This record gives sequence, C-alpha cells and structure tokens, in this order.
Amino acid sequence: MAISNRQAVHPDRRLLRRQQTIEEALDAAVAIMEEAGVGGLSMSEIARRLGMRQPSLYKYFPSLHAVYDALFARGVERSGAAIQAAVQAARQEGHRGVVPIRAAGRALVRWAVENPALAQLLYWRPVPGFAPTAATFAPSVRLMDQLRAGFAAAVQAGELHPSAASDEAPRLFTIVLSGLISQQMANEPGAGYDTGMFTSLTDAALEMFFARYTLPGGTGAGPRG
Amino acid sequence: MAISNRQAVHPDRRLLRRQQTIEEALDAAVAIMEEAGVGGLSMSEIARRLGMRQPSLYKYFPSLHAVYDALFARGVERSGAAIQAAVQAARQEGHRGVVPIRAAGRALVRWAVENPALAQLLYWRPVPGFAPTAATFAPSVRLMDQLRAGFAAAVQAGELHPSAASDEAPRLFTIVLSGLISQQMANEPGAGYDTGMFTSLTDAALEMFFARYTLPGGTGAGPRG
DNA sequence: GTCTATACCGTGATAGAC
DNA sequence: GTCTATCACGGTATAGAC
Repeated sequence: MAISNRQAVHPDRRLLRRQQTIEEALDAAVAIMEEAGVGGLSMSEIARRLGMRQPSLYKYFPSLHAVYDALFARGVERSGAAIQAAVQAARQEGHRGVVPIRAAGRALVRWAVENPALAQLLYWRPVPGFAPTAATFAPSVRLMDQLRAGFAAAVQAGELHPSAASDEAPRLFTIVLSGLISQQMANEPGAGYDTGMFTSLTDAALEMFFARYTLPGGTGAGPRG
Repeated sequence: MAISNRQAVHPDRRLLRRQQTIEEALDAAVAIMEEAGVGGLSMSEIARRLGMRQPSLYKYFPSLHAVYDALFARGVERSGAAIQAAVQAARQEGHRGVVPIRAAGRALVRWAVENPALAQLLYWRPVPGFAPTAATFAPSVRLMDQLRAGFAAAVQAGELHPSAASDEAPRLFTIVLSGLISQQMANEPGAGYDTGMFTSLTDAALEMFFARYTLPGGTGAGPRG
C-alpha cells in the first residue's frame, strides 16, 4: 500500500483493481436502490458508501445514466444466468419440453424476489429518463424467442397442444410470471420466495398455465395435483 | 374578477373554488407523472402548470407527500368506481357468479391501461418515502374480500369447483390481472387496451384462470372458445 | 390567497491541483 | 486516481408583504 509501490503495479493488475472498484460501486448502488427505491439512487450516495468523494466516481462512470446502464446489464446477465442454470439442471436430469420451461419460470420468480431492485429496473420503468434502447428489448425479446422455441419443441414432442406453438403461449407465460413478481413485491416486499403470499403460488400458477395447453389424454401433470 | 367583488363571494363558493383548484392541481400532477414518470412529480412543476408560483401551492397541499396521498386516494376511488360500474352492468343483465367477476377483471385492466400513472402509484411502489399505511392495504384487502365472497358465491351456485372458495383463487386472479397490466405498461406503454400486445390477451388469460376452477361437467365456458 | 424573497439542501457535472 | 473547489440547477419549505 506504500506509495512507492504504485509504479510496480502491473497494468493488468491496475485494470483488475479498477474493475473491482466498479463492482463495489454497483454493489453499493444495488444496496441503495433496495433501501431508497430505484429512483433514490445518486452518485453522491454511491461515493459516500465507497468512502470517496462524489467527483471521483466520475472516473468510473461518466454519468448517473451510465450507472443505471451497468446495473441494467448486470440484471440481464444475472437473471439470464439463473434461468440458464435452472434449465441446464433440468436437462441434465433428462427432462425435455415442459419441465425445463417450468424450471425457468420458477428460477426467474425466485431471482426477482431475491433481487428486487434489479428486477424492478429490468421489468418496470421506474427511472424517468432512463431507457437502454437496444438493451431494453433485447433480453425480453431473446427470452421470448427462447420461450417460443421451447413451446414449439414441446408441441413437436406431442407434450403440448398445438395451440402452444403461438404468440399467445409465451406471452401468457410471461404475464403469469410478471404477475407473481409484481404482486409479491408490491404487497409483501420483505418476504422470501418460499414464504411469500404470492410467490408460494408459483407452482399453482404454472399448473394453471400449462393446463391450458395440455393435451386431453396427455401424460403431463393434470390441472390439480 | 374585480377585487371589489371578492367580499361578495359566499363562503361555500369559496370552498368550491378551492376544491376546483385542488382538482386542477391533481389533474396537472397526473399529466406530469404520465410524462416524466411517477417519480418525476414536483411541487414546482404543478405550480408552473397552474400558472402560479410554487409557494402558493402550499396553501392547498402541506407537502409533496400530501399530493401523492391525494393522488392515491383518487386512484383508489376511480378504479373502484370502474370496477363497480362493470359489476353492476353485468348484474343488471341478469348475470351472477363468474360473469361479474370476469367483468371486474376486464374493467380493472382497462382502467389501469388508461390511467397508467395512477395505476403505477397504486399497484407498484415507485416513490421512495411514500406509503399511505392504512390506505395502501385497505383497497387491495377490500378488493380481495369482495373477490373471495364472489368466488364463494359462484361455488355455492354450483358454477365453480369448491377449490375456488379458497385463498388461492382470489390471489391467482389478482396475479393474472397484475401480470397483464405490468407486462403491457413495461413493454408497450403507449398502446391501448384493445390493441395492446398483452391487454388484448385479457380474455384468454381470464379463460385460463377460470378453467382451473371450472367443474368437469359444468355449463360454464370451456378452456378454449 | 397570491406574491416576492429567501433559506437550505442535494444533486449532476466540470476544472484543475496534487 | 483522488482530491478540493466550484458551478449551475432544481428541489422543498417557510416568512412575511400585499
């Protein structure tokens, strides 16, 4: 930590250090948003928590919008990772078709409840001027595409009614997930996934959804377990 | 408008005038929120649009929070009125049980899309410090109670499966409605109820919901029309 | 009931010394 | 890369004249 050591720091080490500071700043930003609301974020408060002065933060982020951008990117990345992990786990257990889709839904709801600030930033529009044009629609569009493909595959496998290979099915699916998340976060913000008044109905809600597209004599789960 | 006329104004006229100004202020506030987001509301901007100076507004509202409170109350009142009107209309056509509940769902989604700012204030938590304690839960609790009663009546009438007389049914119902509203407002804010990517699925979503509680040999609508 | 004036604070952002 | 200092701006809220 001695000043004379500074010049001995390698360039990549310096980059690493810089990246660490950026990550710390984003961690602090998430904490602030969880305490004061998504709109309560400010450069000053981030800097305060990092133990630095507010102008110094501008060496890492050119503006407050840039911070929101980075947070948005983090949210996309982490929620996507949570979903992918759940889908992979289901697949490695040999499941195809509906089961991985179910797993994806559960994973998203769980992630949203455990990351309310990022979820709010991703799925609502709480910040007046902020809208990451391409990045805003990219994840939801990509998720929608993957979903559509998943439903089509399940139909192809004879697991779902042909009407599931449509625009309606993936949209209804996201409606159900979004409803679970919104109701939970609005009415019982503190609760966890398993104990939440609404998120504990995730499996029931998914049953309700899949029942709409289950074949009459299908081997899938019935309307009520 | 002459100054000498001021003393001729009756007390109740003055009260009326005051109430009009308050309503105008709330109208302006709604407009601001629709343009700049719920968090973008400020006393200064309201005053600006009313053509008065910002300190003058404090004669009508003691604080910004009080404005939010009044807006919240207006939202509760108007959304409730929209729902009540829809239910009454259904009843006057002789419908009982499921049909009025369906009508209530449609009315709420429609109202939310047509009043995005108030809906956001009511159903999300966009303002950091604001939470109208008793008033926050009162409407959602009351709605839940009415819903529960409606489902119980439909079960009693043999129109729905007994499992609809539960905590699950009204919660799933609000989950579906909340999902419709959230997805529409987040992904396609400008669209109307009839043309919206998500709100146009309202009937399909309600079908999906009621199918879960429809009796096997019931006379109600089937899973797919 | 509206106004001017003001106190006070926090914010985002920039310049320039070290 | 961090700091001090500063700017310009907007906000909430109050005091007091008219």
